Amino acid sequence: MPSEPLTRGRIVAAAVGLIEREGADAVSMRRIAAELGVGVMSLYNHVPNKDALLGAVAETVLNQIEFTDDPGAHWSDRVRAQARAFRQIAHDYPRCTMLVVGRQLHSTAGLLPVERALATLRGAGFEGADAVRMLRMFIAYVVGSLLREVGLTPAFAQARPLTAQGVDAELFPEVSSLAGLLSACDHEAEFEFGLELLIKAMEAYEGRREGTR
Amino acid sequence: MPSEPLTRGRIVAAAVGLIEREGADAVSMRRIAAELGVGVMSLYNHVPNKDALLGAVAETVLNQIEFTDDPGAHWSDRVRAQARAFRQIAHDYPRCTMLVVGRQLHSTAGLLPVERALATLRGAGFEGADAVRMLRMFIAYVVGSLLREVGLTPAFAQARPLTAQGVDAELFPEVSSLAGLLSACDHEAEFEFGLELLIKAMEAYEGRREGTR
DNA sequence: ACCTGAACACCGTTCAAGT
DNA sequence: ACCTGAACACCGTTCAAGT
Repeated sequence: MPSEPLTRGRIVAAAVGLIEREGADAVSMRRIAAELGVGVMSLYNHVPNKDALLGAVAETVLNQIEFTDDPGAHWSDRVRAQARAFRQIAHDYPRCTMLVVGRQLHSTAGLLPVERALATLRGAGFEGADAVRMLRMFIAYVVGSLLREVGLTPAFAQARPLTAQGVDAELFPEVSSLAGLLSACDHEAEFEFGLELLIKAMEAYEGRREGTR
Repeated sequence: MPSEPLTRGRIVAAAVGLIEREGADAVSMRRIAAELGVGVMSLYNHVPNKDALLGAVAETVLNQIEFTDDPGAHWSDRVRAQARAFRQIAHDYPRCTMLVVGRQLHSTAGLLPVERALATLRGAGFEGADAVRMLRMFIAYVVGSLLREVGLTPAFAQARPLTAQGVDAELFPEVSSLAGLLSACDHEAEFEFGLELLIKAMEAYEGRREGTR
């Protein structure tokens, strides 16, 4: 039985599935091949190497975002919608998130979100260098938020040794007095808090040209 | 010649050096051992496994930050100083940055920066949940900024195919009209821009209790 | 054009043996 | 306590051979 033909798409899908099931470290060409019931080397007919495969995984995940942009909405709502759409990655593909965020995408997959974001920023009165700066600031915030949510991000505010009695109250009075708040994290609420703060900061930005339509 | 004795510190230092010279992918227990002139298995007398070694690398890099906090300074200057100190990682250990940012640190290495940040935020009038939220927002921004600077971060604003003629002006009018600005990036200026915006946003935050001293 | 097994140069880690 | 080589179960990728 020939089953389905081996394609790049099937290979990438198998990789995404494997990553979500067992984590990025579990991915190997051999395991993916085994999962698809083919020899390892068959993969190389559709993908040049492992690195390119991981790139394709990142691109595929990024393409899965539903960017339903309403150009007629207020710019702040468009910003919200786009930021939330991006955050959806952390929900739908938590273990692929690091891949998406941690590698240069050389395709048009990353260009469409940028295009929409820039259009939105223009609608908010940001032109040229200001638009690019605002975009970059937003991306930094969103990327950093996703990393925290996905649990790869640092030190700070991890659950385990922060149960008040775990930290030395003499050395770290602030941390230990806020231990409860630091060890719990409502990712959506935190994300929304920063998002609103950034939007307010954009509204207050002096360089902005008002009322562009 | 017995040379120096093998220690955890020497192993970690060799790992940091190797990462900065050849990238994180080049790190292997065998290569580090070879670099130190010992057998592979000797490493395991000082480090339980590779993952723990990478954790130690992250911790070491994080400890290298010079946090010279002046509790007498205005809170906004303390915030600036701490954010810039963190960004210094990207300068001094660019290829270790992903490691620092992308893994949970279970030690006190990450606790000291948090302690200082919370003390600063208290000085700015943020207590309890507000302080934690502000801290998390700042960390997200800083982490995201470092990733961009270190070149691991996504899609957006990479140099290569963004030279105006590279992108389809019909499909991506905004991107192609801003191609020049998007392909250049003064990391320090971008970082400072967002930093000032966030500080202004903090000043404007309504939940803040004024004049705490 | 697509698939494949054998082979090569690597991995991390266990174990038993040394000092 | 510290070091070590041999061994095991893995890697990614090249190559020559098949269809």
